[in-house]
Amino acid sequence: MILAQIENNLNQLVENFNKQTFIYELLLAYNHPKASITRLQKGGLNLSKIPGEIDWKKKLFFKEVTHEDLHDVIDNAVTNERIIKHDPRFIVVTDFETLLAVDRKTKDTLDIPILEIAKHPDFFLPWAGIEKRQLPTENPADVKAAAKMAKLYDEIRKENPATSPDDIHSLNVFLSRLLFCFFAEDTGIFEKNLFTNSISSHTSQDGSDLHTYLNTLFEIMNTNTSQRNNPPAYLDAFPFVNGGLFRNNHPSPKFSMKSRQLLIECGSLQWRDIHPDIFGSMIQAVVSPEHRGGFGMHYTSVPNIMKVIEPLFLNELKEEFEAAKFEPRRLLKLLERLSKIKIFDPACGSGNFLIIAYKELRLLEIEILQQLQSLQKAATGFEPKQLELIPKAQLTLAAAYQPTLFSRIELSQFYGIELDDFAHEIAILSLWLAQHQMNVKFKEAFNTCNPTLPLQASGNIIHGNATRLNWEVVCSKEADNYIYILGNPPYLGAKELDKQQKGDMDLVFAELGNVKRLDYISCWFKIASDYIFGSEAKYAFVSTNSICQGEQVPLIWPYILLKKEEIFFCHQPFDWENNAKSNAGVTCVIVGVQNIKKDCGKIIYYGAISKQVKNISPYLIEANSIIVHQRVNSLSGFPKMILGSSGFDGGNLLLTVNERLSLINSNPEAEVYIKRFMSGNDFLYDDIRYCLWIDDDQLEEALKIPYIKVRIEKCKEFRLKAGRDARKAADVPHRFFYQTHRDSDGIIFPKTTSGKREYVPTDFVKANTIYSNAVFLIYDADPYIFAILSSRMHKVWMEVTSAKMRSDFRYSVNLTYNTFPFLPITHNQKQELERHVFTIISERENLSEKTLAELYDPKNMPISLRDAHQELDFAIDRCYRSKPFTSDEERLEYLFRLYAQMIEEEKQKNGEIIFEQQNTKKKIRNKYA
DNA sequence: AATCCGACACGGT
DNA sequence: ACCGTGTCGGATT
Repeated sequence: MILAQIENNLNQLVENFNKQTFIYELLLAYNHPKASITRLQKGGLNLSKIPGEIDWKKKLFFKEVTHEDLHDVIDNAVTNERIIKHDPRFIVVTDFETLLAVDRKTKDTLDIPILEIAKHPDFFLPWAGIEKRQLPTENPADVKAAAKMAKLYDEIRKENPATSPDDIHSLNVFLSRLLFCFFAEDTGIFEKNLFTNSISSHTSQDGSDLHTYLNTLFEIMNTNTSQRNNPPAYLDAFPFVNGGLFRNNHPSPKFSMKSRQLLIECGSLQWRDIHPDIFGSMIQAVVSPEHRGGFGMHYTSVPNIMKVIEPLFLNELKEEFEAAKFEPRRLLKLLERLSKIKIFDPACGSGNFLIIAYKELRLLEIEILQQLQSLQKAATGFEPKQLELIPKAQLTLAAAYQPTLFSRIELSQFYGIELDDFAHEIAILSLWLAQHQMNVKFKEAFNTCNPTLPLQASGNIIHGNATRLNWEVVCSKEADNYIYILGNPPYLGAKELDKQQKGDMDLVFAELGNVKRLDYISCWFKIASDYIFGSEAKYAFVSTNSICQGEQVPLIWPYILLKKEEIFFCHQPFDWENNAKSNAGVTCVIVGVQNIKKDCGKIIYYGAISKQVKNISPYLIEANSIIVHQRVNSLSGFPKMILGSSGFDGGNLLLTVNERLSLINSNPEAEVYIKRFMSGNDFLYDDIRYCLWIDDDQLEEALKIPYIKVRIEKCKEFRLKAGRDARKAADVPHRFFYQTHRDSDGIIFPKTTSGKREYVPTDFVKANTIYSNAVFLIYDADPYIFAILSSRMHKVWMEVTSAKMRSDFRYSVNLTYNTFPFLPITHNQKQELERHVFTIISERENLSEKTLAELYDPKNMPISLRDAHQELDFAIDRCYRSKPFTSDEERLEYLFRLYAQMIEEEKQKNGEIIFEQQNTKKKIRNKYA
């Protein structure tokens, strides 16, 4: 899809060819941000001072050549140190007749007349974030077909500006009919090229009569051959298709000469090679131009789909097949079972999950039938072919298990809900295409198969909002069904929902009270849990990991667990990945839920490795399903941890080193209004920044300094335009909005930390320094608190209870610090911990030339420092029990048990009331009770 | 491709 | 009125 778009851009570039802007247009064609190109054009990003050259770091070295030989110039450039100093990906030279280019990474070269650039759209693809080697994983047939369809669609839209939802729906249906015809004439459903040939020979070249022709044709395909009203032979050659595809009257759009030509070109593509699962996602981007850029960003890759369907149902069926391999009765029973399976994707998009599931089931069915045949052959001594010729009475008992050779798996066993009308049409169509492809496979195996035409009912794909529809109406639960719900519903953080989606959540969670901090996807978990309640049905979704971490866990999981449901498999967090241009920056999990089954092994997948466990906690770890609730004070009596100060100032109250210097140079009296400012970054990397820190009673004096006055005014301006809270502080623009600063000793702890460090770098506060809201502070704390925060024990707890961002942790006071279970310790123990803290501090001081980030670099942590931390860990572990812990899993298990015990004791001691107050989610808790 | 955090909206107390 | 949490993120190297 990107290719099509780029090809388009390049064609435009060639049509309006302009030497001055050529190189910028070229960069723009590959979706470089406009702003960057404008800067480049103005010289901002250009590192070369020589006219006619562009040197854009990492991206491009470009040279206009007038008199020299192009090949000499480029050969020279490739090894010229000045030119490759900034590691440009491409070197391009041109005299505006010929264009030469080198891809410095792949060593590919390009040597073409410059006006033919549009024929080589793939050469510069790495600019668009696509490595060429990735292309083969995108099936070329899919890419080409989608690209051509995009062009056709654009042409059609030019002639037929659709406005009403009905028009758009008609166009959606029309496209799906076209796709079917292209596919049909290329895969033996129709005679070879029947559709395209008939259009090219029976419609006029200017396209004027094409729409009426198509209307007639579609009506023919909707009419049983016996009921046709003597149409001309060239129309009668088209079979009766049925299945609903041509049932409703949707007038075809009008065509031009160009669009007719494009349509015929589309027909000549290799439709038989397309993958309905992936193609669907690609074609979906055709009709939503806003999605073309980031095409397919959110479609689920086949490996990820397999990660869902295998543990959800496929592995179990395959195991049964293995176990039943020599028992015909059992095999027949398994076949029967396949026909009772229902697969339901309540966010099906263009149907990827359903198609993959369908194909896998059909393949398994073929295997079972083949096995039955070979059993027969073994029992009777006859080949399956010969068997048909022998009277039944003569057959042995085993041979009587002759399975009838047709597929028992119907598309009507596949259910879906999709919000997008076009995607839903494509899902229906793609299922038919997949069915035909599987019928062909079936025929290869048995030389017979179900007929593809007339089409049978397709999947039950409903166009609608899954959060509002009654799933039991969409996919009814019958006693002998095996129902599997799956999919990859949309992830939308609680703050990114639009009005409609907020309304969806209010409705879905009406009975649970306020759960507005849940991700949108939790709607699917909640409804699915209601759906499978008390039945054999199971569900598994690809989800954002956030619903198994941090504050969302106590919001959604108690509801599911109280329904006596359990997680029976999960995939631990992995990065979202598909072939799209830029993968969504999100970390996913896969969670499978069923009603509690005794003695059923649960499986945790860590990438390719899996582990059988007794229980999977909502945090997706091997542990009891204890849920940690937020609390506003420390369970273990630690001093209060608070967030640093935050400006809401648009950066206007902050100063760089140079800004401070020039301010003090011009106004030495300004120094009293300036303090060091530290965010997490500054504290880890020793970066130095400053901020304006002006008390109310200093304001009048401070405003006399023009620079400060300007900064404060800018801050006010910013706040007036900003959000709800910032606006409130617009009248005090000299102040940080949240001021938590205190002039006293304390401990600082970063809010975001790399998940890769063995220990979280903790430090003591520095005097006269303002800490930003990127760090937490504990003022007036005993040094042993430092010991606890630096410990492995605490890190293990953080890994589970805090939220994650990508692979890093976002520390949380209420979820992690306040819930951390730690037993009271003696004065001596405190002293011992403090000794370890001072060892760590002195080890750091011995290496004071290094930043904290360097000291705690997991690969290069100094041995003396690591030893000091290990000694501390031993001491902390001994505060819990005398027997040493051997692994983090053991630590975690211990912590969970201790947490539950301490919560219980606290409840006993303080009585229900205080517990209620501490339980920040009391409303919800009451609902659960 | 890996790394690591800024800024702020918005719900909750 | 105050405070904490998280971001199908974003910039930088």
